[in-house]
Amino acid sequence: MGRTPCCEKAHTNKGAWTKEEDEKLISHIKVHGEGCWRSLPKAAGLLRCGKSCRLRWINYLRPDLKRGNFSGEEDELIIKLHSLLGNKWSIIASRLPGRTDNEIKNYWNTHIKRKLLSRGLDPKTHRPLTDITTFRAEYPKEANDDSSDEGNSSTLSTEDDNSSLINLELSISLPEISPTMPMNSSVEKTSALNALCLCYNLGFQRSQACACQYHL
DNA sequence: AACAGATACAACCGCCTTTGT
DNA sequence: GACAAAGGCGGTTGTATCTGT
Repeated sequence: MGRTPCCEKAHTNKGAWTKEEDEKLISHIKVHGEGCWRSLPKAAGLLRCGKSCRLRWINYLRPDLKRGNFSGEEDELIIKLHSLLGNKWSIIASRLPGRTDNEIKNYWNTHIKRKLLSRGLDPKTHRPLTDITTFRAEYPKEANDDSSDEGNSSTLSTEDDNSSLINLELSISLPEISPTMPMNSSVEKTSALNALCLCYNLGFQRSQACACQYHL
């Protein structure tokens, strides 16, 4: 026995949503609220999977969505948050009102990745792309786009590139502070918390992004 | 005008987490 | 505590549109 599927696949529509389906979903949620996604399609008269309805509502139909181009500030905020959080799109989205995780994820993959590469930064680590071997392996397309030395691969030869010999792996360890360690002042306490918890740094409340014990 | 390749983004899939019993 | 159901998330895919030749 496995888990039951979220819907009867044989009797559900897939693919792009029609205007009629959108209208049914919107009017149903306006009257009944979001409630139970599993039972919503039937109640709303939709031949869709509950998950599909949820996604359509959250990513496209919600009235508080901003839509339109991302501003420069939003760009920079996404980059900053991604450098701290990685691919935690939902947490990043929670810091950008009117934007969805899916929207940010798509925007990242289509725009920001390229923007960082053009700045010579690795979109995964946000560190300078000094190791051309890694760069070529991870981003073959972008690496080949460099037409300035087309047909002259010797200039970028990795044979004599000593950087590959350097271990760039970084390890992170907690500072020598224990939550039970006595703190003499509130300043000491705050700086210790800053060092210990990234979520605290970002201004999240306990349980919003993490459940560590360090939040005041 | 026609075609191919690139790009953007909506939607799906599968897995993990949370919640209720 | 164990289990199932539902929700939520991130990765990936499909397809419409744009751009260059």
